[in-house]
Amino acid sequence: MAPDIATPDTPAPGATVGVPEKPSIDGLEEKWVERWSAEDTYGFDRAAALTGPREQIWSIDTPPPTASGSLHVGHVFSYTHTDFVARYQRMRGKHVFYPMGWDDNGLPTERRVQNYYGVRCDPSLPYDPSFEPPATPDKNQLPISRRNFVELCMQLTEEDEAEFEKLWRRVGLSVDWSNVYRTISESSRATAQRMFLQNLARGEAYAQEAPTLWDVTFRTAVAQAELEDRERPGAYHRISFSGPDGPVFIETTRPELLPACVALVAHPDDERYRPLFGKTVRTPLFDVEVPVVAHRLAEPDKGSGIAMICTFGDLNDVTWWRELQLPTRAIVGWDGRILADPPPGVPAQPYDELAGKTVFSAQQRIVELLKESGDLDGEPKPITHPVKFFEKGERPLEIVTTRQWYIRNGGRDADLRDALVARGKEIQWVPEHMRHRYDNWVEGLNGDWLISRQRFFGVPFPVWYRLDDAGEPIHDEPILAPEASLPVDPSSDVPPGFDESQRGEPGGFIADPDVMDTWATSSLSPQVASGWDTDPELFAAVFPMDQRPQAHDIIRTWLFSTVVRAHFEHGTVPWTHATISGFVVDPDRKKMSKSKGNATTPIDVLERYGTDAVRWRAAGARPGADSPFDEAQMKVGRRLAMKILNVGKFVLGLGAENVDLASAADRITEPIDRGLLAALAKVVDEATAAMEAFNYTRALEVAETFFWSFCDDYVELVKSRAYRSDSGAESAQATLALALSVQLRLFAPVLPFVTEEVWSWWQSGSVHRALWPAATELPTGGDPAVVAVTAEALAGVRKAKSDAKVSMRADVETATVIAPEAQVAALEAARSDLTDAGRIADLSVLAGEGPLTVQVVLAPVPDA
RNA sequence: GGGCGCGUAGCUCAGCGGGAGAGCUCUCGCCUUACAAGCGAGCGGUCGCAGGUUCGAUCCCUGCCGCGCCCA
Repeated sequence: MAPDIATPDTPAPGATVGVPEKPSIDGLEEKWVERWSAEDTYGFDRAAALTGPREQIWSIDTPPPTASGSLHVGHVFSYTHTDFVARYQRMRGKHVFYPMGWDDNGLPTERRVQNYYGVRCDPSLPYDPSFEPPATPDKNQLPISRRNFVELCMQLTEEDEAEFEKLWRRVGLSVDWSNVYRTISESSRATAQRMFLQNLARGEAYAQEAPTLWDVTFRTAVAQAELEDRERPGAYHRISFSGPDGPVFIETTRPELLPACVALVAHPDDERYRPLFGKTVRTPLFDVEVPVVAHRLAEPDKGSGIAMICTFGDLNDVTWWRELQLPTRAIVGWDGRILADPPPGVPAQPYDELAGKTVFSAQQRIVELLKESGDLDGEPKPITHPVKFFEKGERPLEIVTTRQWYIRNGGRDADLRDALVARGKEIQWVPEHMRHRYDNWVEGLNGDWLISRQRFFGVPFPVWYRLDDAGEPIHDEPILAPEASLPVDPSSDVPPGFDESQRGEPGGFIADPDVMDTWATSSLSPQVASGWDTDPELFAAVFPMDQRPQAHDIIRTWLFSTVVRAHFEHGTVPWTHATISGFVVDPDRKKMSKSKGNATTPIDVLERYGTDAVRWRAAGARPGADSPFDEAQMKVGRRLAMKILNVGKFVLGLGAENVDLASAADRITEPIDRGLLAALAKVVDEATAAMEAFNYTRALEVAETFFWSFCDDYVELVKSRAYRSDSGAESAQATLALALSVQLRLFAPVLPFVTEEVWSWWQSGSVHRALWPAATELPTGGDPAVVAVTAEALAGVRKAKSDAKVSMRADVETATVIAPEAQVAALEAARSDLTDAGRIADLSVLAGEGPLTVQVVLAPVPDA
């Protein structure tokens, strides 16, 4: 019978491969990774899933890692967290749709290709079909065409992906490796372009010439989501403008923008400047006349309370420019240098002293000029202030006016914003409080989502522009790629009705030069993974997906953008649950990252402690909580894994191996045995409830607590009975078999390797395809107190031996247990197990006041 | 400055209205025929501080202090 996820293998005794003499953790990963692959243990049964009810599917929108990046222990933890859920859901009998993707768009890959091959992209070069990268990269990067560059990106990422896949398999992720996507594949690019065209057709995407935050190093536009504020040193320069009734002093950190000044602004309630509103002043050095205006965003207690508005020094300038309808006087170019020509109305002198300079040197020169002219009042006052940076950049952002594509995200539209906030409420957040990150972000947006990037390796906009007779692009009438032709690369493909010779010629056409932001493509991971564009049947079955696992730092980017896209295209949320994992932090509580140099390489740790041990440690990090990396903890996980192997071997050797699990319950007669299973039933219920709430930490904890007392107390108590061959032995053996079966399954999601190993010794099929345990598998009516109280009495005997510093094997002449009346019967019920385990010759059990106590008289030690 | 989370044993963390807990570390023992990569026993905390609610507060409320993350 082919394994069917809906009816997992039932335990079948006799299918044993035998219990090894000396079980070992070493080599388990290799063995089981290979076996799971060969047997397709984690395959998604598409046919069965499509015919079954939606509730029988669990679909996961796995984060696609950047394969050209590097993985550290933090990644291993968070992907493992997802795997816990996937394995649990699979054992619940669901068809688990668990693909893996690789997100190789954008900057990280471009940089890696540049360094790895020693090349750089020059889009003006023609494609060279015979190009081979240099054998050893030269310091001087070899310029190559965009298409050659992209080919190298594809080639290198493929190698990187293979490495990543190997690691993920080693980590034990139960991914369906036949279902892998790349965000740069033909079909992903087609999906992204088709979706973009849909957004465009519905008016959800648009192009606009607008002030844009711009990174001069990378020469690309930057979206709000990619910004970060950094505290930077600066200085207030107090500069005098000439007003109608004498000088007006402003304080600015960017005096070099003086030629870009279009107005002065103060708060409408500011008495000091009220008389100036509506009048004009003249700029120093350039003598340009600018109005004095009032606006609520001007801060009276900042500097002198009146500020100059420039094109554009910061985002406030943009707001003032827009709301007060001021002219533009742009002076900073895309390269971060002062433009060659002054803006209209600004005199060439002394502007040409600044032309071509970086903003830094321009500032130095302006300050000199202001000093010479006497318009600088005093020395600049050093301050530190927040400056906007691209999160990956090293130079402050400039604001330049460029033509860019945008997708609406509610930043300029209250109705859309409300709709997206409402979508957030449809998502179940784990942990719950992470939803605030989403709400805060959406409610704080102040513009639409800028998706154009001036990069090479990414999904191009499927758009061309006609050129007029003067060779200028006609932006108002973009030529869209026909749907059937997707994906297209407009820089090498030709729009319908044109031929290649017309590219760049007057009356011909030109390609949109940009590619999509990485989030604009990765925001479609649910659609790509679920086959929106390629497999509508599958898509209908698995979308909206059940789970989006991700880290909390990209709620504003990846999570939000995915919600936006699904909202527009499908009118739904993309998934019903967002499981947010925390970070692994170093001992100083700093987030682990390669750039900080505090990252731990996963493979070393996996080899040192074994995968199960590392997974065990990952399970100790609760959903959403940051967790310090601590190798000492790994040892504990390794010990647990070892213990499972050993106790498995022992229990099976006691006779549990030959127990028929289906009828085992009937043979369990001893009260302590029934009590054990009653306690286990409670553990199963608790662990199940915890897993349902995505609390794998709690589920593991209850299973583990039970397991250690099972090993240390219960097994010790019953082992001598189990060695016999009577009905008492049968009862113990049946109990051991049931308890082992249930516990292996409880541990299976966290410790897939050792549980599978032990399972294979006596069961057929994979434990990972077995059903998650249910309390109903276990006999009812047992009293857990029998085990607990008997174990307590045994502990008392052990303490006496420990205090006397004798071996646990030492004989006890008499032991007197005084216990509350209610516990006496429980102790009597387990009397022979207790006397055997404690090696007690004469046991008295008496009812008494207070908690249980044990008085022990050790047997005299015979002389050796 | 705003939002969110967190301050409990040396470390990592549970508990969240009536007994202060686990694992690791540490100490002392034990070669016990599953496991010495083991087992047993033990030491260790005025639950951040100050108020309040309550018969009763680690737990609820308020305010501080400290740490972290996100956003301005």
